[in-house]
Amino acid sequence: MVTRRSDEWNGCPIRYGAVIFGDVWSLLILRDIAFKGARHYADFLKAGEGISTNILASRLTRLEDEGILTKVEDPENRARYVYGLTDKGKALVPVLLEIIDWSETWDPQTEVPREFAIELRQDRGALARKIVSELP
Amino acid sequence: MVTRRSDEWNGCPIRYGAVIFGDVWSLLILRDIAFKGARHYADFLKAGEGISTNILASRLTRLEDEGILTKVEDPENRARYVYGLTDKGKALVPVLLEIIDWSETWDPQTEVPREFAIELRQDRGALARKIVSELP
DNA sequence: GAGATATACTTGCAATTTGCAAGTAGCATG
DNA sequence: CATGCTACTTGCAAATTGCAAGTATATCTC
Repeated sequence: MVTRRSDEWNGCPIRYGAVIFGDVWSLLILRDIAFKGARHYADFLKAGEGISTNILASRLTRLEDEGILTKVEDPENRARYVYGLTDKGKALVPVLLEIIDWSETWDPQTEVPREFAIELRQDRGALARKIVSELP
Repeated sequence: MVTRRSDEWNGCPIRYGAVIFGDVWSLLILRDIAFKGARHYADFLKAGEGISTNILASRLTRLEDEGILTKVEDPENRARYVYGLTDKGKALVPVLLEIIDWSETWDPQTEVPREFAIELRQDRGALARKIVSELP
């Protein structure tokens, strides 16, 4: 496994990102929280991709440790926690949008809403800011 | 939150991208070929990250199968092959640039050259086109 | 206030994937 | 034609994942 402890590539920005969120489940968690309103543990579990609960727990912990996610007790129900994006996590929205743009172009099966794709290509900075501004 | 169709395997653009290049080694291979001039098998092996040869072979095959990489016999030396990016692969440069931008902002250890970061933030579309235009 | 339910995990274990080392097959070089 | 280069493949132990079941605390229901 690649870790950031390797002396030689401590400074590489692709590696830094890849180690933190460069795996399928982390990317889907970020998608769910950024675009699909996921806030609680069960939201991620039931997002439709079939993530196992132990894997979800490990990814949430890693993302929290890396400063991407926050986790606070839900004031409405102390049996659960509310997950949210930190500023560092919100700053990943442009990365996700770029992936969406690429997939929309190259995946014949893509289901990106037409209006979304148009808005994305017209001004992706504005769309990113709008999405972030609508997050809690 | 999760629509009827978007929770299937195929239509989600984040999932599409995540499954194809959403792992540490694939991202580093793309970095090496897009930014570091890697062209041959040995270039990737010796890129400094310590990828195992079996893992490298499996990733190269997957990226080729997904239409990201091309692999052709080297006319200069028929014992080896030349790897290159397809148009679909070249279209990932903006994704990589977005990851670089994010890491440059949030990783205190980052080693992105100052001039590169400035150029990136001034006009990332232009930088992406320039990088792609310099690829073989 | 007792029992059922909700919520966010943890644990155990089999199956898959990874990482390391060694081996192989075709081409090139002297 | 012997040696090395190049791109792999193979074997195996270790790590990670996926699945199922269990746990702990909080909340709801009667």
